[in-house]
This record gives sequence, C-alpha cells and structure tokens, in this order.
Amino acid sequence: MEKKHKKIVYPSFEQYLAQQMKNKAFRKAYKEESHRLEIAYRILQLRKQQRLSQKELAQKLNTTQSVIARMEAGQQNFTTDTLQKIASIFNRELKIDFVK
Amino acid sequence: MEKKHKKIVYPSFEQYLAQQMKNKAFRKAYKEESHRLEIAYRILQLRKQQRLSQKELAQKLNTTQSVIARMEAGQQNFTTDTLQKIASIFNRELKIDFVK
DNA sequence: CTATTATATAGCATATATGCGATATGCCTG
DNA sequence: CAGGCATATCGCATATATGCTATATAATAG
Repeated sequence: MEKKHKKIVYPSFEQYLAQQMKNKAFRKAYKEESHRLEIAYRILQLRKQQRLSQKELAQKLNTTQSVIARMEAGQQNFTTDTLQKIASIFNRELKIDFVK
Repeated sequence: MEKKHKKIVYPSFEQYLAQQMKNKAFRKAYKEESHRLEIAYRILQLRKQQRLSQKELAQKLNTTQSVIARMEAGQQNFTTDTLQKIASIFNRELKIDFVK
C-alpha cells in the first residue's frame, strides 16, 4: 500500500533551471534557445514602461493584439525587420552583434 | 551645341551618402534599412577572419553556398534563429538589444 | 453578481525566410 | 587557351513568420 497524502514538492522554475544548468549539453541548448525569451521579455518590459496594453502596442505596429501576445510568450522567431519596427516604436535603436 | 567630353564626376558612395544624410527623412529611412547591410558585412567579416569560403561556411551551417551569398549581399531579413546559428558557428554570442 | 478590460490561444491565410540546384561570371594558374 | 575555384544570381520548393478572427481565460470595476 502506498503512503497517502505524500506531498510531492516541485522545485521553483529557478531551482529547476539552476539544476539543469549543471549539465553542459543543457547549458548549450538553453543558450541557443533563450534569445527568444530574452527578446520577449525585453518587449514586455518596454511596453509596460510605456503603460501600453497589447492592443495599443499592436495598433502602433499595425497589427493585432494576438500577435503581440505571441511575441511576448516567447513563441516568436523574430525577423530583424520586425525587431527594427519595434525599436522604432519605442524610439530605440536596434543593436545586433556577435560578441566574444 | 553642347560641350563635348564634359566629364561628369560622380561622387563616391561615401560622399553621396553624406549628402543624403543631411535630409532627415532619408536618415530615418536609411537607419531602418541599414541593419541588413550591417549584419551582412559583419558575417562577411567573420567569415574572412576564419579564412572560410562561402561554400565552407555553408557546410558548417548545413546549407548551400548560394544561401551565404544571399546573406552577404544584404538581401536577407534574418530570423533570430538563423543569427543564433551563425553566432554559434563563430563561437560568438548573439546580442540583440533596443538601446536609447 | 455583471460588465469591462487585458491577455492567451487556436485555426487559418498569406507573405517571406530558408534551402536547393543550375548556371553565369570573374579570377587565377598551368 | 583550358580547367578549377570563389562568388553571384536565378527559379523554384518548402518551412515558417506574420496577420487576422474568434474565442477562452483572468483580473478588475461597478
């Protein structure tokens, strides 16, 4: 018979990530995927700073709310043209570089 | 009668560009298009540093020479996944940001 | 509670990035 | 000259980014 009510404790995302990061292959894979999340978060951050809703930002970009939601969900493999448009909306300069 | 052999002096690209840059609308348009050329040049630069032919770089990227040629011609609106692959080939880190 | 607003997600249409092969061109070198 | 190598360009196939509508879900105001 199994023990009842055994509480399974799930680690937080941060703990989980820290654990996975000990694995070299995971670090590499994460690094090569994480740029999507980083850009997603950066856009969210800029939008929030401007106190814009997704719908309002969408209008400035001549698109729709669902497109912004997809971007911010980290589900978007952006093109540089799109990133440039976003930069322009926020009066920022798009910087892309390959650094050591 | 027109004067014969009047030499028409064309400005260099740099001179032409400097002149156009005095126009505000042109500056804006150029800024929003130039990122393609900048990335194109950056890839060419990295490839040359590694003494690779387009064909060799293509092999590392699991693609073909014509794809690399298109990239370096500034005709490519890259996706970040592609930029990440390129960064990885050159042992670089892809940095994308919106700066003031 | 209801109404409103914000965000997430699904499904689909269309534009375009990516990939490939063929071929042209230019530049060497023998 | 011919032959080989590097690059550019074309046309086309396929994968995917972008854009849209509808709808679900969540949070908040009233």
